[in-house]
Amino acid sequence: MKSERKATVKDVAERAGVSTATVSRVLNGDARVKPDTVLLVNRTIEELNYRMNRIARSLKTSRTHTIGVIAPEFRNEFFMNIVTGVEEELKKRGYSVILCSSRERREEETELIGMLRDKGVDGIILIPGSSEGEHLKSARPLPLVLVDRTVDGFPCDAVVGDNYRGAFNAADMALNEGARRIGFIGGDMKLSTARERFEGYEAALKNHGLTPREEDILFGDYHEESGYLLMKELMGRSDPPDYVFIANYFMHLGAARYLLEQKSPFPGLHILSFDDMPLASFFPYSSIIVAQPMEEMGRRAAELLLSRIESGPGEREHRVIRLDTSLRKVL
Amino acid sequence: MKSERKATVKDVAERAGVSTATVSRVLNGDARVKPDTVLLVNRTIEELNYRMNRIARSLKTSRTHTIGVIAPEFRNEFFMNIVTGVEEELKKRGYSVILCSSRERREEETELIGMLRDKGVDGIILIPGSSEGEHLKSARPLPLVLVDRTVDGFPCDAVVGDNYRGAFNAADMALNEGARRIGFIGGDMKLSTARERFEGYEAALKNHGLTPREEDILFGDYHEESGYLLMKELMGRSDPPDYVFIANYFMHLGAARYLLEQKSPFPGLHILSFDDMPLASFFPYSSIIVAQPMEEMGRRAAELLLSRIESGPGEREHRVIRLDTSLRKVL
DNA sequence: TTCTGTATTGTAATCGATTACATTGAATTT
DNA sequence: AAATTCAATGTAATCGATTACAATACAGAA
Repeated sequence: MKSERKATVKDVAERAGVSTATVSRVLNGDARVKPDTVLLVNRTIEELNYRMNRIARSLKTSRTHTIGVIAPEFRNEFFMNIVTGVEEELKKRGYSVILCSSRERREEETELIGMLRDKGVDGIILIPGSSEGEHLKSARPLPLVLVDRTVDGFPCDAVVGDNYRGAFNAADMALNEGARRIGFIGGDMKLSTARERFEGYEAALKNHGLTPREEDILFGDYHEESGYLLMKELMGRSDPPDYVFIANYFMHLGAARYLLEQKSPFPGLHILSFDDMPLASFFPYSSIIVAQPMEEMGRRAAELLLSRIESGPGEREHRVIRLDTSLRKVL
Repeated sequence: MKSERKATVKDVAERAGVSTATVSRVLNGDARVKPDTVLLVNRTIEELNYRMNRIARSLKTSRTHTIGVIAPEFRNEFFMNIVTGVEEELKKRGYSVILCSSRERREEETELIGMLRDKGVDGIILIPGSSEGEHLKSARPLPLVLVDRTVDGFPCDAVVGDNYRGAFNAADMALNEGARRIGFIGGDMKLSTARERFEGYEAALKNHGLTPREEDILFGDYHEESGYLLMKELMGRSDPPDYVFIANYFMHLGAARYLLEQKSPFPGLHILSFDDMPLASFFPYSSIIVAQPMEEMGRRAAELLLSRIESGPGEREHRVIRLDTSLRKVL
């Protein structure tokens, strides 16, 4: 086996005795090629072990079949569940993923968008790290789809969970099963999801004729530590609520850590929380969990993006897909 | 602002009154260009808002500054910690990452390697999903670095944790603090890490004059469910060990789930386990945790790969970097 | 028989950079 | 002053595909 350089269309063309145009046509399944020729060319391709240089193709077609995906963090199961869905769907459709982490910083997002465009991605899927979107304009006119969160002042295709209804339903179920007071440990209210969840919770209470008590409501930032601290504050009081709604999974972990740390458990304490991850049902407290279809969010985002890419800039309306959540009762 | 098509070197050259060669030289920091000209060209680049077409460049240089990374699973914190390190280091050096999931399947790995090569990646970092490596030959002559696990019969650059010493040290510490019997819940012994951890455990016992008891040793497959089942089997017996060594984080989670499920706790039970993740220290049992430097493993893998890429096929020896682990005592 | 249409294939330009080699003019050497 | 060197730049080929347009052959139409 000689170590010849990689075969090109030209080599294939020569050996098969046809032109490069014909080889290219076969490669691209052009119907106008005589079936015999197709066979011949394909055989030659096999013989030479030819593999097309996709970079050359990209140069000519300005399509790379590569999508940029920006997530705030890779060490975050929630985001990675979404990314899993994205990759799965894209792979199925012949695309691959350049994955980048924004570290939740706006400047990084901007920079990454520039880098991705330079690399010629066909579109971008972004899980926003913050609530502002001004800087996302730099993606235009590349197709862009947001996932999980929307951003203010930047209308854009997006796939999100129905945070409002999810929160509403969870709180409603709790009240129906006899909750008397539901505390709330929320995320950063600058984020769309944090606001919507709070609003759902609030609405459910009102719906049951209750007014949320000011002092039962605490806001933090969606991170583990924040959940720990706020849970400590809430449960450290003399008269804590019987139910606590924790606005996301990581805060839930933090809160659970606080609870597990305590010498004596809190009897009759119930937890509500978002996102059904492996550990959400681990802790020895009865809980109601709002499950978002994370992978589906990813898949739908990929679908939406590809439909934009493959049908050109047809429809100009932005589409926001809001996926249903479901409840899971634990214990 | 007219919507002109994107500027090219040619446009810049014309406007600046120089040749494309000169523009290219400025772009690439070629020292032979007169400083005045550099200024002129750079100014023109700004004016035209020029951004180089990296695909064209790749075609000419056959370098994409893109690395393929293959992990068995995205929903796995351990792997994603490694990937975080990889991305961080690569980004710092001007590379980006095409991330793919092999779903732990060999055929997928093969297919992905082919796809990545077609896309022109400059090298591949792979977290092997299985212990066989025959199929990895298809990556040659692309630079390839394995992380976390090595594979049998395929010598290759790799970065791994020191599983043997990690396991040894943990068991040793346990024995020094008075462990009488240490059970072992291991992973699939076809994996290098599973074997090494078991050997370390075994050696520590022998070193203390103990012989591991056949019946205290169970093997599973590194997944949560497996940890649950084996823990159940082990602790369900009439005379369970006082310490249990659980071979990885996910089995640890499963085992912990079993323990938390029990009405009455097992007093005096101690856990040994691998990988220091957020939840490893959550559970109400005293534990010794072997912490692998996950992100550093990723960073080192990236470094090693880039050194191969950037220095050409100089050194022919494969290098296996074995990183130290550390112990963390909980409770 | 000549013309037109269709099916198939070929020729050559093109995508946007890089770079080997050629060229120019000025500085230095002799 | 002629020869040599060097710095700075330009010309044009090249990377490996795609594709507009041209060309060819052969069918059936007139």
